[in-house]
Amino acid sequence: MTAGANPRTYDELRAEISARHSSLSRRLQQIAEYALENPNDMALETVAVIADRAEVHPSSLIRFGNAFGFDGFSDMQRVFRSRLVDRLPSYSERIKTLRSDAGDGEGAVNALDHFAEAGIRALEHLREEIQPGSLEAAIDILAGAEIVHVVAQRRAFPVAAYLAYALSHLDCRAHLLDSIGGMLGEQVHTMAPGDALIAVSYKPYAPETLKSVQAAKDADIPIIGITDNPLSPVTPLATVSFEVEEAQVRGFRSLTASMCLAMSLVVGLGQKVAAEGKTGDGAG
Amino acid sequence: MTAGANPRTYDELRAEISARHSSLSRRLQQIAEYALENPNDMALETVAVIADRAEVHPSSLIRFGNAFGFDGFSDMQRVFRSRLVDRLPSYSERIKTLRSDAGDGEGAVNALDHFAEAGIRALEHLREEIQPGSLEAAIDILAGAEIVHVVAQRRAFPVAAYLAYALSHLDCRAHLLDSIGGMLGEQVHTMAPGDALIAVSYKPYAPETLKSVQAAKDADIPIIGITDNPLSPVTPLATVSFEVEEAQVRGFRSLTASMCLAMSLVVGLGQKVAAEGKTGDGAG
DNA sequence: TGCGCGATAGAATTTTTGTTTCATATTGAT
DNA sequence: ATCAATATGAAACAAAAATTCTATCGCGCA
Repeated sequence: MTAGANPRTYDELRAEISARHSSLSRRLQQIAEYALENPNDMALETVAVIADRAEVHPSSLIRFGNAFGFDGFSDMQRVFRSRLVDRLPSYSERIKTLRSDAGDGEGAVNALDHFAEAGIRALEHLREEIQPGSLEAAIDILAGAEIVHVVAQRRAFPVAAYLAYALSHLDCRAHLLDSIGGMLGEQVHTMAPGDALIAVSYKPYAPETLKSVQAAKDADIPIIGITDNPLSPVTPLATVSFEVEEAQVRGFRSLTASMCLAMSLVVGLGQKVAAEGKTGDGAG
Repeated sequence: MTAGANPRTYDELRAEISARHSSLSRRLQQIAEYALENPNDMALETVAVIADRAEVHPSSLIRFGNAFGFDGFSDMQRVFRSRLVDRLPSYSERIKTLRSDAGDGEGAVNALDHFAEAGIRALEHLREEIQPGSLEAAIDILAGAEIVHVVAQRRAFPVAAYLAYALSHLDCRAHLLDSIGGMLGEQVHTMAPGDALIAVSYKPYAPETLKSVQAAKDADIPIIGITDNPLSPVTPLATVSFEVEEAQVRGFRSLTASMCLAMSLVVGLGQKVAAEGKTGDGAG
C-alpha cells in the first residue's frame, strides 16, 4: 500500500532498518532489533516462530514488512534469504554468464581471457566447496601409505603425472600407473596392502581407471578420488573423494581446479611430514 | 516410515545420495542429480517449485525424502537449509585466516587457500602480460604444421601431456615426445620439415628438452616455447615464446598459468580451424 | 475529563503448502 | 505373452501458513 515494488538487497535493507529504527513504534523497534540480530531466523523461520522468539505478535511482523515497503512478510523474507544464497554464488550460473558474452572478436586472446576468467572462478569455487576434513583425511592416507599409486587416463592424465612427480619429491614413493605398453592391469597388481591409490577421472569415466579403482577397493587399499561430479562412479568407491567443478570454454574443460587441488594435497602432505619429523614421530 | 529418526548433516546426506544414486529409480535419480546441483533450491524453494524446475512430480520429491529415511520433504529440507546456515561462518573465517597471515594452523586447508589465491593472481597476471600477437603467431604456426610435436620433462611434463591430448582432439596431429624407453633422441628424429614443436621447460631447464629444441632449430622447424623466464635458454631458440610467471607456495611452483595458456592455444587453434573451414580456406 | 488517533492483539479468512490416496503406466519375471 | 510388483502421476486432502479485519488499548490533546 504505502510503497511500490521494493526489490532490495540485504545490505540496503539492513541499512534502512538501522536508519529508521529510532522513528519506529516500540513493537517495530523490537522487531528491528531481532531482525538485525537474527537474520538467519528471518530468512528461514515462519512468521509464527519468529513472532514467538521475538516476543511480538505475528501481525506485527507483517506490519514491519509493510513499513519498509514490502507487500507482506514473505516479500521481505526474500531479501533475507538472498543473503544466504548470495554469499554462496551459484557457480554454474556465473560460468553460464561467462560463456554467453563470448563475442568471438579476437579468437585467441578471447580464449585466453575466458580461460583466465573461468580459471579464477573455478579456483574461487574450489576454495569454497572443498571440505577441510576431506583434505586432512586424504593427507592422512597419503602419509600412512607405503607406496602411493596414481592412476588417470586421457584428459585427467596430466593431473596424475603432476601428482606422481611432485609426490616423489617428498618422502613419498609414488608410482604412476601410466598404462604404458598396455600393461595397466599388470601395474595394478603391484598395489599391495599398506599402499594407497589416487584416482583422477572425469566424464566420460575411463573404464580402465574405474577398473583400477575397483581393484584397489577389492584389495582394501585406501582410495583418494578426484572427479568431476558427486555422482561419478569413482565417488562411492573412494575412501575420500573430491568433486571438482571445472570451468569450461568452448567445450574444452579446464584442469585448473584439479591441478590446484593436487598441489594442495602435495604441499599439505609435505607440511605434515615436516611437522612430524620435527616432533620425532617417524610414522611411515 | 522405513528408517528411524534421521537428523543428518548436509555432507552426510550428499554422500549418501552419491552412494545410492545408481540404485535409485529413474525419477529419483533425476531428483538426486537436481538436488546435488541445486542445493540452494532444495533449501529454499517449495515442493511445487522444485518439482517444476527438476521436471518431476511433486509427490516424487516426498518419495525421495522418504527413500533417504526422512519423514517427508520438509524433514529433508532442514538438512539442505543447515548447509546455508552452517557454511557461512566457516567461509568468512577462512578468508580472515588467509588474509591475516600464513599461520600454519590448518596445514592442508591453508595450502589450498594459498594455492587458490596464488593461482588467481597468476591468472590475472597472465591475462595482462601475454601479448596478443604472440598468441596469434603461435596459433598460425600450429595451424600450418603437419605434425605438432610436444616436448617437456619433469615438472613441465603435465602441460605437454595436456597439449598432446587436446591437440589430437582437433584436426591436429600431435606427437608427445615422452622420452619413453629413453628414446627421446629417436623421437626427436621423427620431426620433419613442415612440422612444429612446442617445448615447455622451467628452471632447472632439462637438458633433454633443450636438446630437442636445438634439434628442431637446426632442422628449421618452428618452435613455440613455454617457459618461466625471458632469460630461459628456450627463449632465444624459439620462434614464438611465452614467459609464464607461475605462483609459488612453500617452494612448490604451480602450473596453473601454464595450463591456462596451453588451453588457450588449443582453443584458439580450434577457432581458427573452424573459421577457415567455413570460409573454404584450406591452408595446410 | 472526554475525544480522537494510532498502535496492538486476537480472531477469522484465505491462500499456500506438504502429504496421502488411488488409478495408471511401466518394468521385470515366469 | 501374462502377471505381479513397482514406480509414477493426478487429484483430493489436511495442515499450516500468511494476511486481513476488527475490537481494544494506550496515549496525547483539547
